[in-house]
Amino acid sequence: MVTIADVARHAGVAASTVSYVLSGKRSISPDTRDRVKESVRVLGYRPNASARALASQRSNVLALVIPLRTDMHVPVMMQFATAVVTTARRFDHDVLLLTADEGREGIERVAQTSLVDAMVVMDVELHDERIPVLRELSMPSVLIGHPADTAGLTCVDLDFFAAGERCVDHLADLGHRCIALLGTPSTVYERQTAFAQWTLDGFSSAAERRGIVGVETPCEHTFDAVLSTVEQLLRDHPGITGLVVQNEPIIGPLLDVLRQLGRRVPEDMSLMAICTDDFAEGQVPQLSSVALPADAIGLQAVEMLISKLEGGQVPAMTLLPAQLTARASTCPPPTRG
Amino acid sequence: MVTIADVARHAGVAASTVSYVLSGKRSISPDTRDRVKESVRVLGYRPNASARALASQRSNVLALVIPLRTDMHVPVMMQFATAVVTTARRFDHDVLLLTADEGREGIERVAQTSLVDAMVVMDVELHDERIPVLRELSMPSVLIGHPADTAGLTCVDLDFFAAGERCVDHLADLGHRCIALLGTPSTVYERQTAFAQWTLDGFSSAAERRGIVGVETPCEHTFDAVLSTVEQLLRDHPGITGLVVQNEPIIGPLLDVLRQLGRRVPEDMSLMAICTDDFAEGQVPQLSSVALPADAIGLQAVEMLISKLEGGQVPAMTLLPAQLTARASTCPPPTRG
DNA sequence: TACCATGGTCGAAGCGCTTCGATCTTGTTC
DNA sequence: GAACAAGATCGAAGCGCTTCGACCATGGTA
Repeated sequence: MVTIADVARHAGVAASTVSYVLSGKRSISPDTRDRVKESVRVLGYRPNASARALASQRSNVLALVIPLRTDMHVPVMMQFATAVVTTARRFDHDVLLLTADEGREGIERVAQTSLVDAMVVMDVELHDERIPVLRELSMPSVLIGHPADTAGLTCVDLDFFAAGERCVDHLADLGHRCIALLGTPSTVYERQTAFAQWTLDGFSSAAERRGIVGVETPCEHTFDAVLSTVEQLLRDHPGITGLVVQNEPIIGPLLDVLRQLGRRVPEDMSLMAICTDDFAEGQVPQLSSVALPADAIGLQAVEMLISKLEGGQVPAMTLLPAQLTARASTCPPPTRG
Repeated sequence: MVTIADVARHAGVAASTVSYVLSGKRSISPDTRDRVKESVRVLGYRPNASARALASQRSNVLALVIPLRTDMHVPVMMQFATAVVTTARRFDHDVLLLTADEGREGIERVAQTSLVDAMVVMDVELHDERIPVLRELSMPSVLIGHPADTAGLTCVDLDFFAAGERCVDHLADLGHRCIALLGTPSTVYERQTAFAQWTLDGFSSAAERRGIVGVETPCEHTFDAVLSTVEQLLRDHPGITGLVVQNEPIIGPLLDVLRQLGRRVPEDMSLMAICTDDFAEGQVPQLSSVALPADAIGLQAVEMLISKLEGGQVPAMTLLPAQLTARASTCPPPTRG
């Protein structure tokens, strides 16, 4: 292993000079700078991460606390994770993976041992047990999602409330008078997962504002569950002509169910989704949707974290706007026969 | 921040004694041990990770190199990742997330800066450019998957060759004489992704051994692609009565396609999958499958890595057996009318 | 009784880097 | 031409831990 002392010797300068060349924190004559850089290249020098972290009090590692629950949609999680890692690398940081089931203890551990400099926390609940920990930690953190009380926190999220509203508005604009929100599994609501709640609230609020009937029901991910949920829904509210879905995993089964029930999309039943554009465009028919910009959210979260690390001020709450794209899964409701 | 010196002072001992109490590397009198532990508890001491790593030459961090390609099945990747993280924690290690698109450079970086002690590499290709790097690195690594030449490496994988064979055998045992392997997207083959190749080889080999017709075709993930692939297949080989699928994402579309073509599963068409048991059981009908034991593979990989770190000898190649479970998607072929 | 293991503890020397203050050149300014 | 500012470089002091060798009591042995 080649150390900074080796480089210094090779270039005929002091170790501190090498350090300053590498960090740029003091001015160095072009002459010396070139000589040092050449030595670094020739020797293949790489600064030791631990030594650097110990001396500078910065590990250049971010923690990513990621949920590994089966009721969350994995590909979307993965998109968040990818965006976080990619952006972190742009700022010369690495990412330590922390599973949510380590909970408070995991967060405290990596923070108190100075393993990481800051953390991104995903899958936040309205009243999340980890939030008091984050508040006390005196280590910068950014939440993806937003809890009920955001005081003292930094949150980045899609504006799910507006997303819920947009879906209703689009259907109402098309002339639908009775629509339903096919929600997440009930366990997700019971945990008071933030995004699910906000969507629900936006949906209800917009339905009331538009004076139309908006029915809400949780829904599990399996084909059978979707089938029975939809059947129940149509039995209770035969006039439903539009559905809103806020999580990707049930969309596949839902399309199958509607086909099986003989309801064409969109002629007999309009369908709005809140999902990634990729996903919406991959379905048959292509889905009218409010985009879930996972990349943008992950990127934003890391940029804010870096900014906080550098002492910058960032807004407590950043809501990305809900953007609706009308595709092939929505149209005016069938005229009553 | 409370340091080991603070603890030492509080307990009235030398810092080295505290260290030995914590590591157990030298015997300490019960009396002192208790006093030190009490001080640790009272002061809430946590050893600084960087300092520890610098002094001991061990960061207690593993790198996980994970593919983030869109043609790989994400939930399965995630299961591997979860298993790796969970197992790593059992051995008191953390996991650094490295995306495969950082490639050789990423691996070299984390290795040469001593950011990590060892690494798990996923999504290995038959002739992977990262393998020479791993060989030279003098840092322990374990591959999930296996390349063509495993010399000097440690690999853990499902025995995909046997998995391909088992699928054929099961269908042949039921009386099928003409079957097809609906493969991965062609990009996966072009990359020579190992698992896809091995499955293919096992499939062909068993078909020949059993004296039945075994057709192979790549297949993209979209509904349209599956539809046209299956139509083409049935046009070229009308006698096909059994399908084998080796990647989860096309199973949903495939079931839809078969329904749309009026082929019942399993009465008109038997279907074998290589996928996780969870997934197989969640489909309608439940799928006969060879299990893809993601948890077991991830666990095995980390255990071997830890063993290597401790100087242990581990087998170069660990193939987990292919276990077939017959469920509702296979039955004898329809009798020719 | 003198001697030597043995267990228990300490002090000091690093691990490889960053950073602070000091020193030594230069070039400017009056 | 003396005084001074600014630029370039160095040396040393840490960062918080592990680990090595040394030391000091013991108690058992001859």
